[in-house]
Amino acid sequence: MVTINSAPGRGDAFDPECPTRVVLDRIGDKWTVLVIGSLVDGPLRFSALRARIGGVAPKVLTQTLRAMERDGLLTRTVHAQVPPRVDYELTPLGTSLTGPIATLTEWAETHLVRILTARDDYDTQAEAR
Amino acid sequence: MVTINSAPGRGDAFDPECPTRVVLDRIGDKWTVLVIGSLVDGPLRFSALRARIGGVAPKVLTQTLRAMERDGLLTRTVHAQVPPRVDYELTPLGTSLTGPIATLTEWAETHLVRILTARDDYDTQAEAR
DNA sequence: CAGCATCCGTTCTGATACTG
DNA sequence: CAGTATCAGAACGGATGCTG
Repeated sequence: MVTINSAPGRGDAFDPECPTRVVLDRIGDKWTVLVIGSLVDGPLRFSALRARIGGVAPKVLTQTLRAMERDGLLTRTVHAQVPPRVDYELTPLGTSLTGPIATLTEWAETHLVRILTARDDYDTQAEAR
Repeated sequence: MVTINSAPGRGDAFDPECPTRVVLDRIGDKWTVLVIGSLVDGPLRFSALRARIGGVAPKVLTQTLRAMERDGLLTRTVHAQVPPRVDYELTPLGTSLTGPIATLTEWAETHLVRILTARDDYDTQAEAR
């Protein structure tokens, strides 16, 4: 049994098992969303992922992939070959995350201009002082 | 004019103006979602917010609030009184963010158990080695 | 009351170089 | 090919003390 949301309606950012925190910690990460986006069309191997995303240090990519694997978002398949070949593929769970992400992206695209404008106003305001 | 999503379907995590990144950077922050959650029922003053959230250093809370104000998510109203009194209130923009957050929270609550189970499996697996 | 200044330990990040 | 090892720099988080 797992206790969910001990403080209903509020959430507890300290609780490492707070559902929202768990998810936010993962997709708040720069690389995770890019990995998901890169894998929606099908499995990819390490170097392909690396090339597709661009600018990722191998270490960081590995970290990201391991974290996602641990959370059951993707599978890591090692083929016993020389040279080695490792495929990464989204699990159904990982794929299902694309939904909420899309919602967020939509909101983001719709409201970005407002945010950017607000920033601009704020900054010129501050500048004036 | 603002260019949106220069690399359609993929997103560019490096572009500081990528809509998804802007939003993710904000709500990926531990405190932002708590602030939003605390303000949905109406405006609150600094100390009330602080008490409601619990465990926030004033500096960090200020940072969060400033960032949110800058993005137009909330307003900061200073009342000319002694002692000073400052009210924080969600803007319509800020309120509209509760939608996507709710979507995410729902997903999170639905799938948390799976994630936690996956972690457990992964960890015991690693432990066995 | 609201918050700024300061400081410090920790974490994160990425670059670079090397290996099974 | 698919990582691991190492390391320096930056960013962050938080505690403390002080002020308009």
